[in-house]
Amino acid sequence: MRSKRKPLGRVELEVLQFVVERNPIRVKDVVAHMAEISGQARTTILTVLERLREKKYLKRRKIDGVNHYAPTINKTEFVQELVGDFVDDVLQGSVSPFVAYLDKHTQLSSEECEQLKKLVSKLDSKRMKSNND
Amino acid sequence: MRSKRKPLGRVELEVLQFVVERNPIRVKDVVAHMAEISGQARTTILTVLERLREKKYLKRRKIDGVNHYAPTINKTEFVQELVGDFVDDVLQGSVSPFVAYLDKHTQLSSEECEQLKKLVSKLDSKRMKSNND
DNA sequence: TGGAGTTGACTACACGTGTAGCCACGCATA
DNA sequence: TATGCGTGGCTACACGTGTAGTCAACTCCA
Repeated sequence: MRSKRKPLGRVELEVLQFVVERNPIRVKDVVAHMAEISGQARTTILTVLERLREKKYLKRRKIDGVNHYAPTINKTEFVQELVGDFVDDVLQGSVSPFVAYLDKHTQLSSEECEQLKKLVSKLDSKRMKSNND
Repeated sequence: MRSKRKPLGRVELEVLQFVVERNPIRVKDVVAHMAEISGQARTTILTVLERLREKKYLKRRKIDGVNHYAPTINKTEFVQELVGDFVDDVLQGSVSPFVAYLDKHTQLSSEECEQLKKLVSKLDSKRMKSNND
């Protein structure tokens, strides 16, 4: 079973996503980015990064005297964790609301369409198999 | 554009989901349910319900001297709002993590499979059309 | 070597949410 | 009418997260 980490706040999530994106990254660059998009002070970001480290989402390493932060899990795992938590906590395990959402709202990219089609055919073949039980 | 409501806390979400499920419902029944599953005091639930009302997720009507709460939007809309917010805020509009999740984790119910297949074929026909542009 | 800039630890405070107590009001009934 | 119970409003406090200031250590160059 996936062991749940502590939940993330709004800004924490944003910072974490940026770090995951640019893994590993210097504090300086995180600060610059967050200052630009939401105007937070340097010290704010420092605090958030440290909190993320306490929560085991990030680790830290000093390179040439400067701290670099890196996620403890890779981007894919991270996003999957987010989605998993959402499905469990909010949708209570049911994914059909999501499929309905896809149906209504999205303009799916062609990659996403392909991804979906593959999934469906995969499911189909799996279904075939289990029909033989 | 969907106008965003204030975000919901953990317990708020749980209470709201229960109310949406049993729309409309007496305070008493919400209290009984929440006491059973997580042991909160009656006054706690009263407070949460009122906060949900302030946030415009719930409305209230007095019937025979007792307050009944009801969601301001129906269940489907509500769930769609939750999914939409998640996709926007957390996945930044990209749904492919979700598809990947479906791929990895799921035991999809047969209805969910059907739903997906329909979606894919719908997308296919749409694609056909746009290829003619 | 001494100031200016960079970096990071520590500290503090505001606000939202989770939690619940206390009290008042109305109704039923003794 | 007095009392007790169900109901709901008001208030308060704890804790997490968002926010940032202050100060110390370190570096670099004049």
